[in-house]
Amino acid sequence: MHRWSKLFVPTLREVPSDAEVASHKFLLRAGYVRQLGAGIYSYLFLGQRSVNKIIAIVREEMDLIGQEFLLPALNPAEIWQESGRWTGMGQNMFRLQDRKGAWLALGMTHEEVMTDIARKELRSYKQLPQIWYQIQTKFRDEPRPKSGLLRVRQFLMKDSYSFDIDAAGLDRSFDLHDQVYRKIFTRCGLSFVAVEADSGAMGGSQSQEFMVYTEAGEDLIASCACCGYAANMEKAVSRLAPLQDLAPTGDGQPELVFTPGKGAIADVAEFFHISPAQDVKTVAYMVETKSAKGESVWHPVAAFLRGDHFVNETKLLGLLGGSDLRTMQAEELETWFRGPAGYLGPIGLAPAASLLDGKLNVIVDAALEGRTNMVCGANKLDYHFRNVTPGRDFSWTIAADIRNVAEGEGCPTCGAPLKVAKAVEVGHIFKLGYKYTESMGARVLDPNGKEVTPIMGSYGIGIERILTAAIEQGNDPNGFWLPPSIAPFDVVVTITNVSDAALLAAGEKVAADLEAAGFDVLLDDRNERAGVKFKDADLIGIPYRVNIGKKVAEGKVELVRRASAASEDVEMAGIALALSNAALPA
RNA sequence: CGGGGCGUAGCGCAGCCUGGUAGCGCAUCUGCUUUGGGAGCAGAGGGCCGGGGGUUCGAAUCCCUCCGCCCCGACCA
Repeated sequence: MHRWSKLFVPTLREVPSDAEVASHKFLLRAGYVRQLGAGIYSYLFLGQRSVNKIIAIVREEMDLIGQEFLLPALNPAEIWQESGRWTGMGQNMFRLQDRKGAWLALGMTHEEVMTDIARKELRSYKQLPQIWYQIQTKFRDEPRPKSGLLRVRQFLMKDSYSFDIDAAGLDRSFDLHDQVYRKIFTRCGLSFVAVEADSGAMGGSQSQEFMVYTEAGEDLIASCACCGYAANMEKAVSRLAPLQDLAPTGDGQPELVFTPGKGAIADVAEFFHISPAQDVKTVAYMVETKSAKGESVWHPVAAFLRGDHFVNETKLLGLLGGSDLRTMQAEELETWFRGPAGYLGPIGLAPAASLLDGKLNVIVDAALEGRTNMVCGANKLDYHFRNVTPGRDFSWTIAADIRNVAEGEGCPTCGAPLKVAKAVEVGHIFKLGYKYTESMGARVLDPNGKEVTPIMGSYGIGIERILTAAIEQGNDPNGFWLPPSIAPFDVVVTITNVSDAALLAAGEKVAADLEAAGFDVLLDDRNERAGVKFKDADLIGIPYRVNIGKKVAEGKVELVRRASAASEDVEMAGIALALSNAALPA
């Protein structure tokens, strides 16, 4: 039992001015955390208790499928150079030099360290599969730490890594993690959704994120309430409603039309009395790729899509294998289009025969295929073409899905309207493949005595994000409530007036009974007015409260649920049973 | 890295434009009263006004510069 009068729980009445999102405000106000620098936080008593409960759940579940390691945060540059990520990770990795001038990095993830162990120790297929995990601090020099505790520079992560003899084994390891993650997030009381995701800079194939819906999230998720389809916007696809193409005019061939000052999609649509969907949008990029030596090369890219659609730059980069992109400058537009922004179009371009062969990469969004009689820019100031039919009037290097899915479009599996909402990522599992084992030279002998490269998977959980996501899911203007499984205490016993000896004694008794029944109990024995204690109790996230008040004279106390504010009077002697009945099984 | 904002007591802020030696609310400490939704009265403590430089008789205030933090964007296993 912890007595509040002896604890350091610095609650704040006023909202710190730096805090924007709910979880940030309340973590500060409830005395869970304090900020040390941008994206750097200290966890105080309550915060640390909650984090410890989360870790305990994660550890308990992970131990069913893997083995916990403790790995160094300080990594010699060499292993990162071997994997190619010393340069590949760019500025996001904290780097430092030791007294001899040797370069080191603070680990932002541990593929390299795990693979180093694997290559030195694993010799035979008989040793596989292996699942190794760690729960440790990771460092990332984020371009912009933000949203309070949601994007920080130092954070706790559970990371696991699987080594298998073949792809079928990797499938099993991946599925094991999928199942365990669902149990972990469920036990932590989160309402989450598993989505298809882009595998990003980590490399690899199948990738799945575990997302919690919240307005504070940085990711957009497209989901279908009907069949359960859900995907990150970077990966989401949709079915489009059939469109009526325009009827051709004149001889049906592209016709140059004077469109003075109509450089924007909306203006063009209005000018021709068409919907933006009948227009071809042109977006011109310079896309960077990196050579093996880390040198960057920039490639011109012309992307065409429906006027009412938007480019998804992640999809575009993935298609080209690019590392970065920016839109073209005016001089570059002149070079590749011979036309100005606002009037760019696909007709007359010389598309590269294959991607990145030095010529203009012309990429057409899949939604343009099969369309006829569209409108597009003429690569000439104040002129557009009409009667433009993709394939007949212009060609391309490649057609692919490069657009953003929009709310209301059809689910790709069942056709029902998709919903698009913000979410925060709490976990990510994906199949790495051979990227690290190959580059770092991990080899084992297979049953035939042949040397083979093990295949890897990588699986992360953001420990503190579970806490922040839970707060985002359960808060009101007075504070928040955590699921009992991850709350710092199950229940706070509030003695409304400690100068009343009878109430004080009753509070001690109730707290002792609850503790004996296995609950984590916080006894609010502070010499404060009842109102102050109620406000604090509502603020700090504890799911249940027992009020020790006037009804003690009748042998009764009051049990209050934080989330609903519902309260009931219960016999003092039966409080432990009453709370057991109220609390959901952990 | 681009754009914007902020930095004055533990927290929230005013003062700055128009220079004259720092103030309000909450919190803290002491005493008395109070005790079911952030109490009342009386008293007290607490500030290199983010750092450095400059202008001036005089700088929180004007100028230069550096640092830090927040927001938008870029970015982001």
